[in-house]
Amino acid sequence: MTNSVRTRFAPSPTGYPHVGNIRTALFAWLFARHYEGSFIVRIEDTDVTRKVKGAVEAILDSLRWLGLDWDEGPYFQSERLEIYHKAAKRLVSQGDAYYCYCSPQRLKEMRAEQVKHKQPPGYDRHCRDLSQEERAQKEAEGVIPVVRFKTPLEGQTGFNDLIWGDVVFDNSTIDDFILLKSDGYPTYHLANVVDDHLMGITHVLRAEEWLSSTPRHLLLYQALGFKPPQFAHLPMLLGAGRAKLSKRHGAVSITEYREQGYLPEAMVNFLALLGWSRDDRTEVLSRQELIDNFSLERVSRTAAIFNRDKLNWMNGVYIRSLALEDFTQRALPFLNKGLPLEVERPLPMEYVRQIMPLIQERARTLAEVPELAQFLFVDELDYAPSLLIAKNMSQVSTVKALELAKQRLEQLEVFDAESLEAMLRPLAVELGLKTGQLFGTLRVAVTGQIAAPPLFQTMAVLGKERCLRRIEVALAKL
RNA sequence: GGCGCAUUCGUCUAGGGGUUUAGGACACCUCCCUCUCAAGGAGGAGAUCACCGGUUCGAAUCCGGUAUGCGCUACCA
Repeated sequence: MTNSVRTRFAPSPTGYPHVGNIRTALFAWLFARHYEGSFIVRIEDTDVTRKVKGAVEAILDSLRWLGLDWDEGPYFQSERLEIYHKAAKRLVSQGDAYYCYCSPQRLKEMRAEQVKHKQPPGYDRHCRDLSQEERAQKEAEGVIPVVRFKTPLEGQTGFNDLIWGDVVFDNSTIDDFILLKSDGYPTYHLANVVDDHLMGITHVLRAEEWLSSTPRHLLLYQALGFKPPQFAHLPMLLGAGRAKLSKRHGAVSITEYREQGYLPEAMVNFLALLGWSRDDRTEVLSRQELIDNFSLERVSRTAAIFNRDKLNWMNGVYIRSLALEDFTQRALPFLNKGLPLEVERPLPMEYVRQIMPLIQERARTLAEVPELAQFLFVDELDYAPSLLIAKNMSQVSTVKALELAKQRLEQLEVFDAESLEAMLRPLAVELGLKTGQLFGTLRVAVTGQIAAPPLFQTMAVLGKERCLRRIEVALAKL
């Protein structure tokens, strides 16, 4: 089917996958899936100097983690050099490109001069009209040339961006950009255009920063005789203060979010809402709902700031919506990693399953699970004795309450939440205490914390023995 | 410097000439629920829609200018 939509994600492996890039991938993927088209991954590894080891795997891993499955690829541009060479050569022989022998040194000086005279920096087209002889001489000198595009000096190049509408540029503002570098690698412009054509890409969804380069690409498509795809430039992603998203705004690499315990579902949902909206009220959308509803018409044109708070909230929503067993399985690696070393491994799964319902409602990220659950695993609780004494209580009344509670607890046969509640509520009355006072004291004794999951359930999962022992320890502290 | 683009509550956004006293969400505050926390429920505060001018009976919505921000202006992508 020749009309079917084909989009691509074409990252450059110069670092770990940035959330901004991944958001771009997400949109391209959603667009392809919405139209039941194909999503292609292409690695644009044409900058040898900036290539980072392991980046490709990290990028692919991230896509897999988020469930952004691809239908073709990954293709590697570094393996397609001949194709670009052929294209460049063809452009030269057609008269649409030329060899440039200018040294980096000369270019640098030229630019400095231009800036000094407040002129727009750009190549001065020194080699554009070199004669046969001049070229032969440079070749003889052993100068390895680059190939530059012979940009039309006049006229305009415009296009209709699916998101930004009509955009027009004067060709005179575009210089003779490089197509093929002297190391034999193509620049983005050449490789991208050639590959998008060869791979049958129908819609190019890419970051906004490419908007100004699009006329060059269009000019290239024209010179090459290729039909250009449709373009859709996505708004950028920024950090707090509208600054470029960077480390100081928290994680920028998607892999870090994974390590910090964010769910891929939440991440996808959250990222989708950065620059796109379904309507004026829907915040939580499943993967399928995202696919069903996605459209470029609803993509915004303004840069979005990555809002951690909202991500945290959304992640909590997704965590709470998980089936218990699912949550347990996902939390387990975090528990194993985050619980103190003294806690014996492997963790007792029967016990883990019992405590998970208490934790699931309270965790916003999986990384919070160990700290929320720690008191349920460790043998010794570390807390200030003063915490045991509740509001309007004294040491004496606290000791009395704890002792009586201990006594009654020892007699309790069935140690479940209902029985505990049935026993402890009247006990508060008996002691002349408010439930908050008694329960608060017990909570600290049993959990070492003033904030914890509901007391009766907590005590039930801890079990009679452990509770009694902890109360004894508390009494000893007083 | 040149070219391009953008500008609605702190943030993400809805809005596409009158139905808007500009709606929702996060965060924040209050109250309710309640053994604490979390979750949930009900409220509150928060945007003269960057500014100026124009078009129009009527503009956040259309047009122009200004300001600010961002992007591109590399043998980086």
